[in-house]
Amino acid sequence: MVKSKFAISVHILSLLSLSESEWLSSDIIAGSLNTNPALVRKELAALKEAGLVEGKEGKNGGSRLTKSPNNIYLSDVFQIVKENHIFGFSPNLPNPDCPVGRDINGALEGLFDEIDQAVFEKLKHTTLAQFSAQFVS
Amino acid sequence: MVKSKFAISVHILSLLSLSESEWLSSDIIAGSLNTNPALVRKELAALKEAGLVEGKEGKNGGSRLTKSPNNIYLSDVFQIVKENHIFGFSPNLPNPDCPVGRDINGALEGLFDEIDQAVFEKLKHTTLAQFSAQFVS
DNA sequence: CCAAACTGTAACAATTTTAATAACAATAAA
DNA sequence: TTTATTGTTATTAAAATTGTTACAGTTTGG
Repeated sequence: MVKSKFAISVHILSLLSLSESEWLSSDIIAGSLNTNPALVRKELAALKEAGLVEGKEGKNGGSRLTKSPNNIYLSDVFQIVKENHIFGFSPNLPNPDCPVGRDINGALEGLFDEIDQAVFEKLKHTTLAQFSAQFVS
Repeated sequence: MVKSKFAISVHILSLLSLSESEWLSSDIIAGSLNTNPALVRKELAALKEAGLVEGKEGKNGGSRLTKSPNNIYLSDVFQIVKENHIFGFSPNLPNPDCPVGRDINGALEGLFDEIDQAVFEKLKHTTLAQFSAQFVS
């Protein structure tokens, strides 16, 4: 996973969650994240592909949630931004003539699956609504 | 955390675990990892600082475990290689004039602590001895 | 005592990954 | 029919990671 994608996606979703059915432009979102609108649109593309967000083109267009933040779990976000295991393998192929080198990646694969699963379960306990409630004073 | 450090450290520790009180040179270890001895020594430095491994300089020197692999947990390794949260923050400082931007990093900090903790607990269930037992045929 | 085999460490180069920027066709609203 | 906006691609810039080289210091064995 690209480490900061989770943070960026949760930030975007929190804004959408609090804007209640209004179309938010990538420009406004980028202003809150202090980054570039094109980058925001790239992140939004993943959220749209996963069906959490819908977009509207043209003037006064933007993005909004497709469902209640009560029905969106942070584990959903994790699943969307997760491309690989949380932990990474060594960049080089280990030596196949060594008993450890031969099997280490297989052994790690199993362990990494369990770690990913533990994180998933943890995030399953929090909804987007619960998370974004922290931002209303 | 630098993603692959965990994998590399576990690989090194598995080799040390199986070599039973023999001094293993960084050259041998690098051969199994298929990487550079200096890089291995850098990883070893962290494991030594943490007290899991001891080094012997000079001819016929090398590294070995300071205690039984039955008393080393994968969570120990995690703690050593973990420099930051598993998940990262957005690279830019969010906009402090936005309710979400103002508090998002604080909110994520709490969440990220919980995630790290969940991974730690998971890894606490496995010893180095259990893990490296997979490599003896 | 000397040569050889190591560690430990620092500095630097190369590579890879990530983020930022720019550009533009397509679309919809006013 | 002008303006604001998405969606998308390409490109550049920046940052992070990994690899390499070098060498002083240490220990062993002849």
